[in-house]
Amino acid sequence: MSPPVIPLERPRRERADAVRNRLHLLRVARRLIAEEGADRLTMDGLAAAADLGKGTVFRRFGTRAGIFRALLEDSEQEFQRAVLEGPPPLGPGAPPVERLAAFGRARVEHLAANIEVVGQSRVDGHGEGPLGSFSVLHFRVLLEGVDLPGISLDAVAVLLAAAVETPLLLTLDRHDVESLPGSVEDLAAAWEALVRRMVG
Amino acid sequence: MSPPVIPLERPRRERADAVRNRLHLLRVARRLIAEEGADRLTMDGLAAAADLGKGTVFRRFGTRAGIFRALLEDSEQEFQRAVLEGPPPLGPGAPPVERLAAFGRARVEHLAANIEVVGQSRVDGHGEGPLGSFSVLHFRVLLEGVDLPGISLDAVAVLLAAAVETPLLLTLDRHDVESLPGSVEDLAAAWEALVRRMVG
DNA sequence: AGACTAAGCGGACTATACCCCGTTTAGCAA
DNA sequence: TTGCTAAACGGGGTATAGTCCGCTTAGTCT
Repeated sequence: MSPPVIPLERPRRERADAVRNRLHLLRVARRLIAEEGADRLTMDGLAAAADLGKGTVFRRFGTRAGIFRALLEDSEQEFQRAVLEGPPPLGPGAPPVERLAAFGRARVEHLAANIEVVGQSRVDGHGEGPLGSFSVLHFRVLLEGVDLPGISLDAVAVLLAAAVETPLLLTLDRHDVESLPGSVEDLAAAWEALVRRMVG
Repeated sequence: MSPPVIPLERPRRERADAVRNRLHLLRVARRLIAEEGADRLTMDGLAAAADLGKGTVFRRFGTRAGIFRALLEDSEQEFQRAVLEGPPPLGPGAPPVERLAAFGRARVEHLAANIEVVGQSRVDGHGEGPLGSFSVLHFRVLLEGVDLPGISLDAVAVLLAAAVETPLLLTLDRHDVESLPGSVEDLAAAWEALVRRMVG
């Protein structure tokens, strides 16, 4: 039998040493952040602390913000799973309005829990890359089930995503980290109220 | 008569050469941005093109983003004047809901008109410094005249400001500058509809 | 006008993100 | 085991934001 014409494109899984280094770097990064604060993390410093070359660090994460995105990945996936297949009202099953309301609170709390890393993860590009686009997508889908005649659902989805993803960072500039808890609760409540008025 | 106890603190106006240089730098910056794009503007490049030392550039603007903020200042003041003392519904005189609606459209259009510079003006700190805090303040004031029982007006103001200030930058990551006009109109319409449903 | 001083200025210096490319090595096949 | 190749690695190199500090000068006071 002849070999397959298309060689099956085996993605040739991540090399063992690469995996090891990636995990090691993330572990060291977490430690450095805990010790010094996220804004103090430098690429040179991370490489040195991990006993690896700077080139390796960049190969792994591409950019400084990439490190923070990688650090968020775990909790982000957990969050997305809760939204996509967790129990209602955050997960599927509840009516759209309820899911919108629940999503806002959950998202704000989730962002607040990682606020330092979240901030650094969006420093290079102005926007936020992958982060937040999940919110847009999710809103877009939920809005299908809501009656908003004559309005672009895409536009509404972006608007809502911006309202959920950025206020925490805006308030951080103004106040400090200590005052976050109050802000989180207020924001969550405001979001919920507005969504209900808006859609209800 | 004895001299005043407090020497009247004359702010000792900006020196003539400083004024000259500031205007010159802004003029050169505008030219460079037009020629090369805002993201290509470097401090060294600006200093060289203006035939001034780098130190001078930094003394004038403090940070790279400061240059872009200075470039926005004119149009920003004009915008704020239109809101604070222009004709209704953007200016005072109209009912709060109308002013909210008008503000959103005006703000989005204003941001779109300067989108490249706006983007660069918020690159250093994560938030946006002074930009946008005007929106928060304005919303805060307008909301006094709206019935939203049991919700923190501060939180709502921040939420709305985020919804107005950031979507354009989010969509910029996703699409390109060409598609802005459509986004602007959609966003403005979405904003208006949502505000009316929210408050009405 | 002449002197005094605060403000402005310039450019060398530092810190740090990100690039390049020659060298090493993991993973596979004969 | 041995050889082969693509991937990973290292660390010196570059670009650019931002700092420092000694020199110069505008504006003011007498």
